[in-house]
Amino acid sequence: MDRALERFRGVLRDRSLKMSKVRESIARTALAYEGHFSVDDLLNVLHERGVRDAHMATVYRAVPLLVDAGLIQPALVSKSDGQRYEAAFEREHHDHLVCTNCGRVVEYQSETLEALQREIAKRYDFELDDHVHELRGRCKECRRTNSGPRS
Amino acid sequence: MDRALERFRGVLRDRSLKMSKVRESIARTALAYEGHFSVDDLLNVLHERGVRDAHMATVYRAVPLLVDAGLIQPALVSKSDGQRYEAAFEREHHDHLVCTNCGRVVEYQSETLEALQREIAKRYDFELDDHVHELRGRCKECRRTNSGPRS
DNA sequence: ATTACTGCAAAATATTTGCACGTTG
DNA sequence: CAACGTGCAAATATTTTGCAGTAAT
Repeated sequence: MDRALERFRGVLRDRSLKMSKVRESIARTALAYEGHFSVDDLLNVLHERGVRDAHMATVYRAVPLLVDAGLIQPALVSKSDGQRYEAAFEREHHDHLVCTNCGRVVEYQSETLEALQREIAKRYDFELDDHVHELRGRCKECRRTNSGPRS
Repeated sequence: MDRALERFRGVLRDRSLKMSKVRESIARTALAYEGHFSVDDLLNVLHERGVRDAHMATVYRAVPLLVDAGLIQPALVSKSDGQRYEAAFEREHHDHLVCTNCGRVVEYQSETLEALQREIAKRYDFELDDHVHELRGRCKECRRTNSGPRS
C-alpha cells in the first residue's frame, strides 16, 4: 500500500500534480477494493468511509491517474454498463473467465497464452504493450442447475 | 448475402417477428459494410443509400437481432466511445491487433490460441461459448516514424 | 384483422467539462 | 501566492423506452 502510494506520488510529481487528501482517499480505497468495481462502487465506499462529498467528477478525474500509475487496471470488458476496474499494483497479471449465467468471475494465468500473444504480435511486427482477454461461458454449477440468470 | 438474409428471416420467424423493409435494409447494409462500424456509421450509410428516415432507434433495435442471427458481431473492445460491430456471416473467426498510435487494425487467426482457450475453460470446468481477445501495441510504421496519434 | 414495426421525442445511463472557490506545494 | 484540485451543475454521448400511427403476415 505504501509503495503504491509512493508510486502514485511519483506519477503526480512527474506531471506537476498534487497529492490532495481526496486523491489519497480514492487511491487507498481503490487499492483495498476486493474484486471489480465501477466508479460508482468506489464512490459508495468512499462515502461509507466518511469521505463525505467525495464527488463523482473527482473520482472520474482520478481514475486515469491511478491507471497510469499502475495501481488499478480496467477489467471485465463484456459488460454493457460502465467500465469496471480492479486493483493491480504488484499483483500478478491475470485474465478473466466469466460465467454468462451467474456472473461469477474466475481469474486465470497462462504463460503459454502470454507467449503466444507475443508471438502473434511479432508476426505482424507490432510492439505489444497491452491485451484484453476474456473467456465467456457457463460454469459447472450453472450447467448443473440449469438456472436462469441471476437478477 | 441471400443465405444470410435467409438466416435472419429464420431468427425472426422463431420469435414471431417480421421482416420489414427497413429491417432488411439494415441487414443488407451491415453485411456489406467493410470493416468496423458504429450504429451511427451504419445509419449514415443507410441515409446515403436513400433509406431516408431510417431512425437511430430502429437500428438500435435491429442490432441485437443481427447479432443473434450471426450476421454481425461486436468488435474492437478497447474504444472508449460506443460499441463497434463487423459483418460476421460465414466469415472465419478472427481476433484483432490494434495499433494504439494510428488505429490500424490487423485481423489474425490462431488455432493454437483457440485450442488454448478451450483448455483454460476446461481447466475451470466452464463450457466456453465466447471470447474477447484484442492485442494492443504500436505497428512497425508508427515505431519507425515515431509519429503522434492520428487525429 | 391482428400483431408487430417505425419515427419521434423524452428518458436513462455514463462520462466530461466550465466555473468559482478551496487546498497544496 | 501561484497553480492545481474540488464540488457542483450543466453539457455530452450513447443507448433505451413509451406512444401513436403504419406496415407486415
